[in-house]
Amino acid sequence: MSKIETPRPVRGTQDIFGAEAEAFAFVVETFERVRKLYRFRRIEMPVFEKTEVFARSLGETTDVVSKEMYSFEDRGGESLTLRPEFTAGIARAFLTDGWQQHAPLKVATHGPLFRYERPQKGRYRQFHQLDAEIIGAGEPQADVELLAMADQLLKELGLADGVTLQLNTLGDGDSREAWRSALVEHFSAVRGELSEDSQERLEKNPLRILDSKDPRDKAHVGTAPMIDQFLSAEARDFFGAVTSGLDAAGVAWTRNQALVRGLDYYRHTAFEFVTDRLGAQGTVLGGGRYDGLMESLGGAPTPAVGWAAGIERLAMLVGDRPNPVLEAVVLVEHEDGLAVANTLLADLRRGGVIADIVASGSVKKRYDRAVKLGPQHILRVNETGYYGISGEGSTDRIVAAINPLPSPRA
RNA sequence: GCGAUCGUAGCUCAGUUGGUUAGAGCGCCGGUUUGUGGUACCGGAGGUCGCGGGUUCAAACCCCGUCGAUCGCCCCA
Repeated sequence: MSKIETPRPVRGTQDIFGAEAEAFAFVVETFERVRKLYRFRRIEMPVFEKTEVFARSLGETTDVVSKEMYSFEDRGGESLTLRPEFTAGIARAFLTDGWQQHAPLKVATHGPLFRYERPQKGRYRQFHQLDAEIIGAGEPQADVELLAMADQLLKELGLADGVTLQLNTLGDGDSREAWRSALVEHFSAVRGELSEDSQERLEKNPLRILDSKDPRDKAHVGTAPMIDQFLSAEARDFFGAVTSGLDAAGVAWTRNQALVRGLDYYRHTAFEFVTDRLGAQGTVLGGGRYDGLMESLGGAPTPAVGWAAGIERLAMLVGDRPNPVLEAVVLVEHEDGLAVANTLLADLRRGGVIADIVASGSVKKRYDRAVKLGPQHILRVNETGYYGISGEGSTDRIVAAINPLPSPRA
């Protein structure tokens, strides 16, 4: 008999447990609470889509599409892809499910996403995001509301300081194009002095040279043309309305003219909430306006804004969270008390008391183990039945649960 | 895809210039002190030293390869 080898977990996946899992849950619960305050409607989305949904909307040349997608053929020979982001799928649903009738539509969701990347701190192949989108709203007010929600979420997670909102505008389609060609002209002139990566970016995504970390590039970034010189009057007004709206709402922000977004569909407002506490992965929440996306999926022009936030990254900033309190432990000293203990335990839980049971090992070990669970109270049961409770603080809830009083209206 | 560092018990880690049978703490299981809030003491289980090759009388330790993890580049939340 050869030994059976235990399968290893897949690279870049995580098994989350204990205090970390509690932090993860805290992030999601806080998001759910805040999103309701802003009346974002909960949606559930498929984890996979037809490959074209992502290929067409994100841009064929982006890294995500060209080398990071988990794509496969199903048994019918159709090319499907595990979602690498939320926005494209939501845009597809907006078009195929008739959600236009609800426009302007505020939606929120969260769940796993998949990208074939080299794992490192705060980056995984299966990772999780919170997501919020406003579809069918072209006014700057939508941007303001969306950002205000992000800001409140981070504050309620206790991350008010240490995370800052960086804001930029990419202008409308024409502004962005004019800026882009000016950048290409500027960097082409000094091509030989740029890093190898940036020489390549010059072809694929010149905007990205702006936030290169290479000192050779930084020298020329300082003198590069900035978007403001190319903004149309409309684009300038739009951005002005967003910033003054944020100021009025008490959302702090800083302008970062080098901030660009990787995916093709972004226009106008672009933003990131960043921190310096997560090593290389400083962006904790990012997004922007994507007025061109619907058309790339064959729909009518539809303005929209959205953001996504990495749950793992937020959870790391939040830090480990303790297990929820344990209110009561039922300790059974003798096997003959087991039936009574089970009745007691059921009553406690039905009465809304967080309870657990310890019923094996020597009596000494049982007490040791019960104490180690850190309960507020211990209910003692021996062979003759329940005979006592110990612990500090009020026992009202426990007593009410195990001695249910008849309802006055019954 | 590229680079750096690291792989010893379930976990965190020792292990000397290569030298007997690879250790500790925690955890787990059992026991002792006449059975009631974390004590103390005793005992036990648990290791292909990531895997494969090489050097050597001798390898956890040196060399090569490989797999994995971590961190960084790229990219991104």
